[in-house]
Amino acid sequence: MQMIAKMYQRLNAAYGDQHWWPAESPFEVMVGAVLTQNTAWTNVEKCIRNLQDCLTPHAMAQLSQEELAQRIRSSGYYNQKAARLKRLLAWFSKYGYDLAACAQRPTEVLRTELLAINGIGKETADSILLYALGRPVFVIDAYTKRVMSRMTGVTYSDYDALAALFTAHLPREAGVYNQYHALLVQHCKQHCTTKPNCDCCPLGEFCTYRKANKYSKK
DNA sequence: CGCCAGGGCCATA
DNA sequence: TATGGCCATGGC
Repeated sequence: MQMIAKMYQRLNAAYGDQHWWPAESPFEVMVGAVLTQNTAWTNVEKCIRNLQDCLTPHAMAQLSQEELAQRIRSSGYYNQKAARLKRLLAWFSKYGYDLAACAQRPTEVLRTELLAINGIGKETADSILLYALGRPVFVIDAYTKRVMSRMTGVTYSDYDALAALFTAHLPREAGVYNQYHALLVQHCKQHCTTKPNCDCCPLGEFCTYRKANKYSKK
């Protein structure tokens, strides 16, 4: 599976630096990670604008759950997500809303704590670990599964197994994981979703996708 | 009008 | 372990 490293080179050459996550602070990353669950990022952007005056944990904690829900309405599932954000805040409060205090804990401990929060699953937890805390954790999302399924014809249902496939063939660096995941999203938007079966794919012969290759959501 | 987007939880078998 | 229902808005 040197394919993993070669794909990275190809995508990097084709798309360049992606400088993810699109947010102005680690806390904004955490909020965005919840808001973007099964939701188009364009819908999340409106919510972030509505939250401009409460994009710090202290300020957001002042909002009632109902007020919060109304402000994040355009991200969909707003009642669920407001409750999830409140739970995430409750967890963060144990560290005094202090990222530096949080950063003293080992990655595995933080991941376990995040996954224990109702409404924070693997992708959301890992997005926070990688993009807010800079930990070397590879994020798997729908795009990642879609690209890989189209590359190999295999359906990936095991999150951790697919993540391990990437980490086993890459230097254990947050910067690489960050860029790679962003590249997969960018590539999927430009090719796998809008131009399936095109003949201009930057992945070239590595992409064996054919229309006969059905791939599933999971 | 229908489909789906940078998920996750819960009930059921 | 693996499906199915549910949550909900906005863009196309």
